[in-house]
Amino acid sequence: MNTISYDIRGKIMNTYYLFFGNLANPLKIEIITELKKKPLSVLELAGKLKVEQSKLSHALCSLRNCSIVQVRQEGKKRIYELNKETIMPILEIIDRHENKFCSECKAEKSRRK
Amino acid sequence: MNTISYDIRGKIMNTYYLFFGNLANPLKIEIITELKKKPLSVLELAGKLKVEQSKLSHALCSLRNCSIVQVRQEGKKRIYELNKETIMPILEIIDRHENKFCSECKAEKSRRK
DNA sequence: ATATCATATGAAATAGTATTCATATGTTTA
DNA sequence: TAAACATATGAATACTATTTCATATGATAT
Repeated sequence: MNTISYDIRGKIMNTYYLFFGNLANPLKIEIITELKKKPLSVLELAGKLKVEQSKLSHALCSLRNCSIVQVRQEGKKRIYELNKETIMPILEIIDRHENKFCSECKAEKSRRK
Repeated sequence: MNTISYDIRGKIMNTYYLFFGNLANPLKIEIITELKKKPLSVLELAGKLKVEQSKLSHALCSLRNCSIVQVRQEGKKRIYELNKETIMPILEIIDRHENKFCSECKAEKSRRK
């Protein structure tokens, strides 16, 4: 069930790996942070994050493939919305983890800035 | 707070990114799966997963840096233990996510290039 | 139907991360 | 303290994922 397996082309199939792998990217974290506030179109996101449109499209595509975001058409825009049900509790767990287990790392961080 | 920042050497500092990035690796998923059952030494893990020792040491080192595992010395062995408090609920959320949102993706995945 | 706006896609270039291998460090036992 | 065992580390290489850029597709308004 949670073992590593491979598809016919040798690609890894494990859900956890695909899920974490999808989120292990700074731009995607920024997208999620933005979409936590409210749903946005691609160009609206591009404006807020100051990144190129096609870069966003690629990132949104993989987030969509994992159902981390969903999209709806609105005129000629495509509005991306965060699947909060999954993401929010995970981010909260990570916040608690950081506070509980990484307090020194955080001190380390602020001392360095 | 949850924005992307960089340390003095240009390394990204965001917690979520570091956390997900650390887990976005098949070997680390296998390590976690093994350590869910019980704590193990490096060589015990190497035996179970059939991977080389130094490969494991590298992987365990980064898991330790994120407090996803902790280690204790026992004779000449170092016993690695999973920090279940953080990981277990996250994996459960991902399981639910997969069941609820990715029933089609599973088919999709195998079709992917 | 065409022009325009909005987004997606493919492929090559690039950046980021893991693996490998040789070797170093640490711990116990004889 | 030397030998054996267990693990860690650094650096080069191999891999994989992202970025970029040119272009394609889809939607709407005229």
